[in-house]
Amino acid sequence: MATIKDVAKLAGVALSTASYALNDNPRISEATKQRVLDAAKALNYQKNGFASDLKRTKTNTIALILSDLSGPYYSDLIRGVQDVCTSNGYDFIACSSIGGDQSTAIKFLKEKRVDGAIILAHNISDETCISYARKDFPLVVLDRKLQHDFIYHVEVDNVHGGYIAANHLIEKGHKDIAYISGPTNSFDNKQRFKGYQQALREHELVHQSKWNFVGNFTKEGGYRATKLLVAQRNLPTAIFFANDEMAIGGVRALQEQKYNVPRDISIIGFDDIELSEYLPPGLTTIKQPKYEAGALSVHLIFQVLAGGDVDNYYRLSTEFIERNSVKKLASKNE
Amino acid sequence: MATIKDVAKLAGVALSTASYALNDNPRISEATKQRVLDAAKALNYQKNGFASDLKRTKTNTIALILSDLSGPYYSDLIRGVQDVCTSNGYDFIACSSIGGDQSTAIKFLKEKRVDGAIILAHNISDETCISYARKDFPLVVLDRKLQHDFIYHVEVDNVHGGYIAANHLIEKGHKDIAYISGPTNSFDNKQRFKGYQQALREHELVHQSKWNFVGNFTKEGGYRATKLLVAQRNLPTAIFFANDEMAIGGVRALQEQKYNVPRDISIIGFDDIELSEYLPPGLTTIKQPKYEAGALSVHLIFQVLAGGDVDNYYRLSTEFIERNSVKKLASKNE
DNA sequence: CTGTTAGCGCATTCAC
DNA sequence: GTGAATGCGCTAACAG
Repeated sequence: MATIKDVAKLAGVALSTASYALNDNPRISEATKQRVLDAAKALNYQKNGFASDLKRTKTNTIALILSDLSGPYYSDLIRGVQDVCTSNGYDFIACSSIGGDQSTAIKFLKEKRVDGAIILAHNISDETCISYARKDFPLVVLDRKLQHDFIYHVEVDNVHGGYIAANHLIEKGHKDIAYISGPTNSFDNKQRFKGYQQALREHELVHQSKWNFVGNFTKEGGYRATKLLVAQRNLPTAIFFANDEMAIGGVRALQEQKYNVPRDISIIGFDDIELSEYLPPGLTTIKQPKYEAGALSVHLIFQVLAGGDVDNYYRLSTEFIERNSVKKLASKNE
Repeated sequence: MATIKDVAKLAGVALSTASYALNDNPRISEATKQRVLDAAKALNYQKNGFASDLKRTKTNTIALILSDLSGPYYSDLIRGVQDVCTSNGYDFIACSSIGGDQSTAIKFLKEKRVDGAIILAHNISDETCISYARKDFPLVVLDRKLQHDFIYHVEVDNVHGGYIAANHLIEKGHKDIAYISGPTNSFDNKQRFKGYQQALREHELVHQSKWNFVGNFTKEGGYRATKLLVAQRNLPTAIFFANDEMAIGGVRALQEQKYNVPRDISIIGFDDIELSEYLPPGLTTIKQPKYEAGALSVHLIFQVLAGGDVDNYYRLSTEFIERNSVKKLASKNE
């Protein structure tokens, strides 16, 4: 592997001249620059990124840390992050936090291999986040609330989203509404549940614990939870799945028992993943501004890096997406 | 940010002693090692990854380069790569190649910021791959065929997969089989189509071009292609979607026209993405060994890096997954 | 405009 | 065991 030294030698210039030429510094004449470039090409020279980063003590890249790189949910988030990074000339990498505090993701955090990071990974502890955030290393968290000067929060209004969802069901005449929840320790899940309860309370409905199952935010979990729900007979008229993935599993369970959605039972989801539109009969859901969340997060990092004074806390609003999975109940016996 | 120098000073030892202690070199006594470790903790010392990599001229990380980080298809592949990396003490990052040859992914390749890479990204040119592969920088490609000593190939047997799919349909009595294709320049798509044609030929069936639509491997594309197919009346009895994502869109299009799968029309997909099981009525499909492909890829990289002599070419076989989207045609008028 | 030089932070000889 | 010294490849100040 050729180094800049070789290039300089071949071009017959000083090492620094080669460096300047390669970095497009105006102090170098066109002629010599060209000579250096030619030499570089001839030697198939590629700069060593580490050496360069080491010297400049900045990496020009942002990391997005996800607990699982492959969830459908992340698609838009990634795009948002990526777009803003790219348009600011920054690079972007995604790291999985599988392995928790031992993972590659953490290595990147603690060894400062990136200039800033966005975290949406339940298996990374709060302490870890707190211990690595610094002035020149801002962190944006999407899934928790932390007290730290250089940790920034971007969250979507999950409480309100949960409220809208439950409220919609109620307005359609539903009174018996089950809640299939995400992991009980999930911040997002708690918020959605809070909104759900609030809507119920406002309509003087009570949440029955027999209609509360944990589905862990996965298809499989949603499937199992729904099966349990069905098994205990005495079905509710509607189910609120705390995310769309669980709703997908739920629809399958329902279908296996020959229940038709929405004829026999109404369902509503949360997230509006790409697939919800395609899930028969079209899943009514609450849309999260995922792209915006990603874009805003990077934006904040850049501002902090640029020395700007930025707020630590942002909340994005959700949007109601009506499709065909909720039926209006005819008789509202009030 | 504390450096190793600070740690040495606080511990009252030489810089090298601190380095040895931190790296667990046996020449250091337990006592001094402990002192160094304490100092490091006290200063919240974290080594600078770049400096370390620079010195050791290896990064201990493997990159997976994907054209889109978020497809459902990639989930298993990522797990495969990740598992093998982790169990070999390597780190792993995923890069998107959005931006093609200007992307972050390419930066990592050319600046040698990783020790090896796995590529599944149609928007990276063959030339790029060829120009960066070297003995100490092996590349594994999953989506093309290249002639280079240090480029390794892992492919799944798409031809056979296509053959199995079409054959299954034929055995169930279908003779009029549409093919919804991926991007026409896709290597995988071509292979699948070849298998499909082969099965048809063996049964003396002819592929009718009016039943061939391009769906570009996306849900949306599958939806549109299927709509076109339906619009031209005179429906085939079965559709072979060149991947599951398109089948998802297809089911939606069919459903909108009140066609029931499989009662009115049979469909079969390709890939066996996680969702296929959940897509009513359960999508019959061809499973790709994605996890295995990822695992094998990393494995190869490690072998090359270790100086082993490895073959350049591997082919993994596909598996037929029967669910409920194909109906047996009663009358086989032969 | 060009060349010399001093590190970036760390790992690693090689004497002691 | 320890510590001084060297250099990984590059950038950027500084002096010419």
